[in-house]
Amino acid sequence: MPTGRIEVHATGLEILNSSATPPFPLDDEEESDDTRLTYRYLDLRRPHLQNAIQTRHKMALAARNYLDSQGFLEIETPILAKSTPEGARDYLVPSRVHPGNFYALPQSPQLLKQLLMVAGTDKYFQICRCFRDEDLRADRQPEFTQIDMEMSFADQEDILKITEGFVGAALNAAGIEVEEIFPRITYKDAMEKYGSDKPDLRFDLHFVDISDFVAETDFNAFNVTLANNGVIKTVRVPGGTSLTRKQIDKLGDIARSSGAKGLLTVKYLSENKKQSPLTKFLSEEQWNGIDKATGAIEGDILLIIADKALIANPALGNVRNELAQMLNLINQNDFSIIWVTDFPLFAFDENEQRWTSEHHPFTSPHPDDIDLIESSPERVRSCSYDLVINGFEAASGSVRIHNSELQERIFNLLKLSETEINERFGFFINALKFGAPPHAGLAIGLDRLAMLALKRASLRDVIAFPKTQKATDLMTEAPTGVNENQLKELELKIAVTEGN
RNA sequence: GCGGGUGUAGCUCAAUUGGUUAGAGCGCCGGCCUGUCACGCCGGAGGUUGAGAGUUCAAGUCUCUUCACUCGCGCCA
Repeated sequence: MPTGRIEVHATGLEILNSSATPPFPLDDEEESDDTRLTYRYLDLRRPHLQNAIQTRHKMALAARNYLDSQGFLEIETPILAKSTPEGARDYLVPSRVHPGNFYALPQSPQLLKQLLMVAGTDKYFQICRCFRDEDLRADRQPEFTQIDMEMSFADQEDILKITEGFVGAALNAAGIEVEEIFPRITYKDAMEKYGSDKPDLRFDLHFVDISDFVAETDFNAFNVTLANNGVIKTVRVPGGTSLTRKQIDKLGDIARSSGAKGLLTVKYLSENKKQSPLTKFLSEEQWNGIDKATGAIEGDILLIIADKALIANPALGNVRNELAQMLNLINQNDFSIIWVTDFPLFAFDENEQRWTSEHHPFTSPHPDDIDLIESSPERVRSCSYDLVINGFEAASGSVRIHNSELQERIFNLLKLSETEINERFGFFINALKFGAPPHAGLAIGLDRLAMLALKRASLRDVIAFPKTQKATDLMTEAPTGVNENQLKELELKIAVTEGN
């Protein structure tokens, strides 16, 4: 007992089992990750992980109970599913009965839950495992758990409301209080003000467009940028003159590695003294405009990027995030939860030279933008929404297309051939023809939600048996080779040499 | 696929400019002590310095290759 105030007088002692010497002490947390993962069952005994696993359970239970109370039905969908090679790489499972054919593990139950809507299920949810064979990050595991939900005859508002309900319930279960209604920001505003579609609003540092104030200067970079329809964006860093040369250089490196040509600085040394490469190019009037628009005062620094908006905003966004680290702007007790809405429907893939879906190809275009699909795809907004927590994308959803003609228009723009469409999604298009109701939904990453609620730095802390960055399991040593007989039954041959 | 960090005893770490037999704490083993509660005392075992190659009279230390863990970029509809 931690207090040491209770003394136990034993009357007998029976040893049920004895333990080998543990490879590491269990009363601290100092070991390297590989040791801990190899003996995960010992690591899991420690309070740090015990708490996380318990909290995760409570969060999932609260969400499940909430959705149940709202009339949602939990329905399981197959794990052995069909490969639809758009999007993330699939994990494949060979079929013994149909040699040479493969199941795919689901990246999400997207199509099946939509088919449940066609099937007359009004309200569906599932706490389900999803699989994506992509490279890992601290916040990305190859298999992860979603709280997946879908509602028929629902619009965006219905989904946001239900989500605020069950996410709120889950967070409350983890001891986190959030507003009943989460603040919203459009994708456009998020990009223009914070340079990210998942801005961390635990700190401010928003951008100001100063293009108008520097339209007429002799500064070549500005003129070239503006002539090419670019923008001059700045972020004011209060007290930023305390940044060291080294720190400012690092911010410049981040801007450049994000595609910007450089990062201009203006130091507000005193009331009438600025230090900047720009001082000799700008008039007093122009400076006054900038001072007023940014609100910069003595001790501040302005960081400026001139480029196309598509480059300037995200680059400055990366600078913004680094600034938060450098200046320690984030209060770890804060919890920022926001909706980001109105994502663009399409993004242009420069490599493949074609339009791709920003969210997924079943996302409904904004009703006002449907006429723009073929003429100006870049201007089409979607009925989609992300839930962003502390700068992480926690959930993502959309209103779906429930009309097979509209769905085919989208596929056409994505340059999917008739044959491809039929092979991959034929069953789905067909289903939409049988009176599919309007429907909408969302999926939230339970692992990430738990990680954020528990303020852990890695998903590994909220998953009982996580994988390493190379997607291996150090405890079981998966993945491993299989024996000849297994391959033979599947009529598979290994083409690569051992060790790869 | 690419860039950064780490890798020395079971665990956490140290080892000056390349220089004697690679050390310490904890743990482990043996003994002593027996009102302990991070017990204490005495003694002991334990290392291919992740692996391989190279430079050198001499490599934990320098160079190259490679592996593992990790953070990020690409990737993640």
